[in-house]
Amino acid sequence: MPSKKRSTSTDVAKLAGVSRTTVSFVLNDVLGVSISDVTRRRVLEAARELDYHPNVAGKKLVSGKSYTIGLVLCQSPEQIFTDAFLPQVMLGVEQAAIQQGFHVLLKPIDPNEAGGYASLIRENHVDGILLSGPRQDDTALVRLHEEGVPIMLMGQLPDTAIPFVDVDATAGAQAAVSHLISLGHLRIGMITNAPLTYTSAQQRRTGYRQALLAAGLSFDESLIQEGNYTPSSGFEAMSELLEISPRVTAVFVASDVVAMGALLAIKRAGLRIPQDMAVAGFDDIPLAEYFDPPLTTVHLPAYGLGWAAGERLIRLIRGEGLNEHSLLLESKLIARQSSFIA
Amino acid sequence: MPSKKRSTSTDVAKLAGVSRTTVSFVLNDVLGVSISDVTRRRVLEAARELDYHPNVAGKKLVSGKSYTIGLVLCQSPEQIFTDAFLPQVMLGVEQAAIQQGFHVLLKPIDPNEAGGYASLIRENHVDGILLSGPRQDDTALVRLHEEGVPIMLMGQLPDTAIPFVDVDATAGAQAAVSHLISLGHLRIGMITNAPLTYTSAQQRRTGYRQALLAAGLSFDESLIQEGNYTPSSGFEAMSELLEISPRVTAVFVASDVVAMGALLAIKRAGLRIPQDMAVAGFDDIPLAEYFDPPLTTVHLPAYGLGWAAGERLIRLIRGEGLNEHSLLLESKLIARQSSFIA
DNA sequence: TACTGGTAGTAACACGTGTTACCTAGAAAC
DNA sequence: GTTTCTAGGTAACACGTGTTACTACCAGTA
Repeated sequence: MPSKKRSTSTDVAKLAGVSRTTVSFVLNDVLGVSISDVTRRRVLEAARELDYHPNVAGKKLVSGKSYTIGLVLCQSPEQIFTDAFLPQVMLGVEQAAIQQGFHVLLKPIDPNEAGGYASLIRENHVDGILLSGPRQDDTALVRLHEEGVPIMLMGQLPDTAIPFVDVDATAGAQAAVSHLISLGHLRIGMITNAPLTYTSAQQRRTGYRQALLAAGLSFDESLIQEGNYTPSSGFEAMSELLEISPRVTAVFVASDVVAMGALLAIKRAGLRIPQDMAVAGFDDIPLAEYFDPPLTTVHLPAYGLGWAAGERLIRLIRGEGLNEHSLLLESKLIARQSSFIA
Repeated sequence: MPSKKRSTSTDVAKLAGVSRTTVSFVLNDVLGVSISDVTRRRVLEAARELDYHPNVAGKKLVSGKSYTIGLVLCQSPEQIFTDAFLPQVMLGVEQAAIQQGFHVLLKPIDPNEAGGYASLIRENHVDGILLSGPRQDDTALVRLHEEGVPIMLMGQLPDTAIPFVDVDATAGAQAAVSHLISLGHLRIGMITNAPLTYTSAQQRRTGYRQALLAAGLSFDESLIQEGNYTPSSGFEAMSELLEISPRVTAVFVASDVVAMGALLAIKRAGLRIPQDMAVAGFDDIPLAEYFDPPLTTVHLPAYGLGWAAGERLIRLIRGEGLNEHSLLLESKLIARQSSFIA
């Protein structure tokens, strides 16, 4: 069964008895060109009959546009594996793209070989790049931006002019820690979501610090342990934290997944949550509500983040310009039983 | 700063002082054509100097190949949100594609408007389609396959000849339930991962049934409750199950995420796990090890699934043919404390 | 000398589309 | 009668690439 050759606009023109130009005019609804109603109908009918779909390669070639955005994930495979957050973000990006008639090309890259995505642009595969998890040392990125390539970041990159969309993680972290303080805790530890080379980790740490200082509490570097996306890192970090005396009475874990490991460490130590140790997480993954006990955490608009980033990147590609250079989405504290008993 | 016009093979030819044909020959390492070493070097040097990257649109147009595969996700947004499994699968697909020089176009579609992906093929956007979560009523899919379009399924579709890669979920479920039986349980309930219209749900139910029958136990339809991907559905299903008397002493939940909700319902009912109620899950999401108690579950090779599916689709696209029509990957039971105390 | 054969390279076509500049016939204006 | 306009449509070019058919040259035969 030889698959039928795909039909081209020439076929349509032939069947409709007009020129290919006319076919193009009709099918693209070109303005400022007059086509009689009867011709227009003949063309549409012919296109329908032949099941004509314009070949994108041809369109791309002549227009120089690919109507595709590259979604570049800089996270390590380890992080991608455990990121319950990612599907939502991607879906947001995707739906923003679809709405504008764009496609999404997925490109996870090894964070170490940064810049591996440049060929996407140079080969004209995509019209713009949406970068998730930008790295500080990614010089290729800045160069690309200076060349005028449309780029949108999900997450911030200090000291650059590249526009971004991000969640206001600092405010979110501050809210979580303030919540713990308001419950009477004076000695509060922290476990980061990732090594501090990641800006997302730094932001959350800053929020933690601001909350402490705002309440007149001291900021003690030694109460911070480092996590790296995984529950097991949370388990170990929490175990370390429990060694410190006087013991903290509450802990802010800057990732729900990491917090899952921390919870286990606390229980293993024979402590009750929240009576002996209050816990607040970050991300509000779908499972957080079902942790034992249900996890107090900061809800991030994951879908909205993806959607906003996608929509703004496409506006950039269209050359429409942004009314605000960058965007910070609000996060929201969700208080559950891991921090206090109702 | 006007971004420099991208250079073309004509530019390279001009700079190297040769014809464009020669440039093409050199850069593509065409066999059976002789180019002197000095010319070859001149071309490569010129390409490097101009930072030349061949425009894919041109390549696509002339070759008819796009070197891109479409990763179509038929899951509902609800499912995608809670699917901790998806990132691993995607990463597997992606890395298989990269290794073969292919790209991945992401296309989540509303399961209700099936066939929305056909335009990807018709417009020559992709060379083949990798479909995750095929629906039974998707007639467009079969038609596409009959037209000779390379298609690979992740998950099975009975009564079709479309090749697939899947996890042997039936065997996995059977192993989990047999495990519970071996621990002395005689009355074992089940909560499905999804409505039974999904083949993945049916497979797991079949495994449950086979394990019971193999052990000489009766298969009681009324001990099966339906879940739908979410923890909350698991909570409700488990609550229903606890109403039935005599009460089951063990439950097989065909999804770890759903099991999370079930665990909560069991605890709320004042029952101990595993002493009063043994639980086995399915999927082995990264968090399963950190459930309270750690969840006995069936490990699925998520990354391997994506990798195998991607690799085989590309082989199909290349016209290389498959030595086996379809592939079933092995799953593996991981026994943890939710089913028994060491 | 004339023929073969290999090496090094090129002109020209094809892929499918968008778009610009042009053409024609008829009607309207002068 | 001549010019001007408009509606309706087309020929021809451009986009950047891969590839086939061909040429030009030179060395080695017979």
